[in-house]
Amino acid sequence: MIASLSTHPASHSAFSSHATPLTRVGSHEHIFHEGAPAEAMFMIVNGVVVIYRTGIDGCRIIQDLRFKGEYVGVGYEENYSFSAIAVRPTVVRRIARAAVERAIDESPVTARRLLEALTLEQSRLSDRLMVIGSRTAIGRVAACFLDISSRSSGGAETFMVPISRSEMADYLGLTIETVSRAITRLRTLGIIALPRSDTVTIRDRAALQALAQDDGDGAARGRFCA
Amino acid sequence: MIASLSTHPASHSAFSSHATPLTRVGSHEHIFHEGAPAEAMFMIVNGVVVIYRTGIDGCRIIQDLRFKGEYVGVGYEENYSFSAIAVRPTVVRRIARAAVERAIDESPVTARRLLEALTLEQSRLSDRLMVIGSRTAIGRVAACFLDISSRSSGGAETFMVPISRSEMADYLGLTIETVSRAITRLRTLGIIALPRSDTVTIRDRAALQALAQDDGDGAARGRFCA
DNA sequence: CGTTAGCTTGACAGAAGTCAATTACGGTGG
DNA sequence: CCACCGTAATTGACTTCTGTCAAGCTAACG
Repeated sequence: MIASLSTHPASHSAFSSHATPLTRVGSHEHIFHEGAPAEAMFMIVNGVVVIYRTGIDGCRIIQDLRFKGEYVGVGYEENYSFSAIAVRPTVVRRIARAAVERAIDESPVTARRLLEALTLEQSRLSDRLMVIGSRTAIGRVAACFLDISSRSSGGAETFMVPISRSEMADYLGLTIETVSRAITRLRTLGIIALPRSDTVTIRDRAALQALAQDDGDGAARGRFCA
Repeated sequence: MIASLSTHPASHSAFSSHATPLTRVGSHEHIFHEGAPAEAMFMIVNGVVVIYRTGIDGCRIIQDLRFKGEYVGVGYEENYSFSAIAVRPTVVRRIARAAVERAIDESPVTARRLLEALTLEQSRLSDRLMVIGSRTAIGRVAACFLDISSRSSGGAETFMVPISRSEMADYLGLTIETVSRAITRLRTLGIIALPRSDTVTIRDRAALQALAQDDGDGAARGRFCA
């Protein structure tokens, strides 16, 4: 299962290791650009990558964050439909498109793994659609912190936020100011603490989850809900 | 290419026709439910299908609409991660999971088609993320009408809207009232006309596109944009 | 002809964007 | 080591948008 691929970096066994060179990517250096020929997919050995698209008007929306052990660019298309950029010093394993094609021809196992990986990505996108479509600012920020905590540090209570406020805004469909205010509110409510502006400590995980899922009071916008 | 699959219903050649029975689905009858074993995928021969998820709190978000010639349930997972419901009398061709598995084993062509189909779906989801994350109500409604026009009637200026206001609301992350007001505004601006409440005529496609893409003025929320 | 469900409209309140000013922080150079 | 600068983050005042509640309208159907 490729689901395990995303959590167990070691299991990229389908590709011979010497054919998948490691590449070092500096902070805020692109791995690939939207529209460029999709010549490879990548596995993150270390670091954090942001996947984003740019609208006609220059809008930017961050589709997803990717952490150690996760894949980037798994799609099956001529050209990348999004850009990928490292947001801190990152090492990726490059898996050439040609190698993927070969592996698909050789064995249906690879194809199934890729299908599973894509399905997983789709389900993550769909989660984000729910968060952005139905939660208020504070709920979106709560969901974001929970996500980062579980994906980047295995659910640790204190973790580093690898993206700036501006990137959080693009990720959550909010403005910088609204993100900042939501964070302040979480802090004054005692739900989180901020040892540094890029480090969060969860003090009340239940409350954070309630906000992210709208069990509680003010985290959802009434639309959608029964 | 499965991209062509979605526009040319005939090219489901990978599956023998007698193994893919036609099924009639009544309006507001489910094709499958979220969480149920994913035993088949479906191709829409005729009609319209809505794909949606239900949140813990009973929230509903409509992930996508699917029209004639498009696929439903292409994912690769044990259980469906969303529900599919016909929103008008619909005929689907059922392709059993077992048949898909067999086809994958027999030929990498099927796997590639599925990968392309999933990638296409992902790209559509990503479009919706941009619309919901960065457009105001009127922009979302504009984008929705353009989408329905092109997908359900090949870009015709007059077309039927197959979903209720309430479903539009769930689709766009808005309330019924806001959807209604946005439609009224589009009408009073002379951009669309409504011969009936479920039928739209585009009178100024350029303006509609401007609103949907935010070339213009008020369609985008400032967030995201440079 | 009345009933009902869906749609529209209005008045209001709350949430989030905008503009602007201030503060905190990190890096540079003296 | 410290002062200075520029960027990022926060905070405040205000406006706009959208959700909420409530009432009225329309149209299909019995």
